[in-house]
Amino acid sequence: MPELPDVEVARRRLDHALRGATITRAHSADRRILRPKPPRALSCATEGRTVRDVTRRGKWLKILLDDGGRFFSHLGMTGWWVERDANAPPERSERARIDVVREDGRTASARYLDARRFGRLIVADRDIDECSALGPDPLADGIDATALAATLAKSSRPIKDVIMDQTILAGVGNILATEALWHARIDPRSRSNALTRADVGRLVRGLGKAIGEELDVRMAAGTDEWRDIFAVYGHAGQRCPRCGSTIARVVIGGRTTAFCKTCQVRRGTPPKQSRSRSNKRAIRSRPL
DNA sequence: CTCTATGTTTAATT
DNA sequence: GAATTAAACATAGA
Repeated sequence: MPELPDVEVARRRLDHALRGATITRAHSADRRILRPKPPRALSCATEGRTVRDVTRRGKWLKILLDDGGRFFSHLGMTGWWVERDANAPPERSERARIDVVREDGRTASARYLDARRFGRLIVADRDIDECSALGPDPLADGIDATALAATLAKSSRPIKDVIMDQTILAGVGNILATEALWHARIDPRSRSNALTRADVGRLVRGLGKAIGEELDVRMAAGTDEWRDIFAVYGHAGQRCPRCGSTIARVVIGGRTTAFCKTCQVRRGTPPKQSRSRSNKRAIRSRPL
């Protein structure tokens, strides 16, 4: 459940479980998720160290250790952290665990769950490029509307595509982008460089609203259960909660996108449809 | 069986 | 060469 608000919830949970505590055991044998590959990479770099703090940038989590070492966690599509008793049995899809002992002697255990295994756990002795190359984080850094307007003016790609670019805004995923654009009354197919300065202002507020609402719900819920609190995401075919029109569905940048054609205005000229739908290409041959 | 999925990277096509 | 698209990754649920 990984977009900025979800990752922030995971950060708070990990910070609560690990900060100030000493790692007694860390383990992951998943060679797809763990980097570097050796199964002992995680334990060697972390056992015996104390956790300084847990920070977040976009969708990346960083656990900083007292010796300067660190490990990064990206939740991918289905990654999640839970806190359990040290002696609790493994959860379903548990891919890693970090056991700690606090100064008062109490123990705790953070478990990493990830059904699809698109997530990553990266052990390093310095910051990694994946995390350093990120753009400003809307929650941690805030969004400078003027700076964002200047950035958006440089691209003619669909606006939804651009705000999901992690080097432009860190942490905005398919849900946030979809919801924010609905709040801002902007058609997600609009060309980035065709937005007006007022559009950008509404977009910034829309992002803040989408992030804030999602974070509030997650924090208040006190549960990890999935809850549909969205205005349009996943609601294609249903009615727009603002104007009552039917929510449309398109694909932008390979991602399903829901929006209201009536109250979300389209900026810029639609791309000239390339005429070649004819070649259906039915390659079914199995390479033997 | 078919289709879809909160993300990112890489190969293929235009 | 830049821009756009599809595929790939691995798994669960409708």
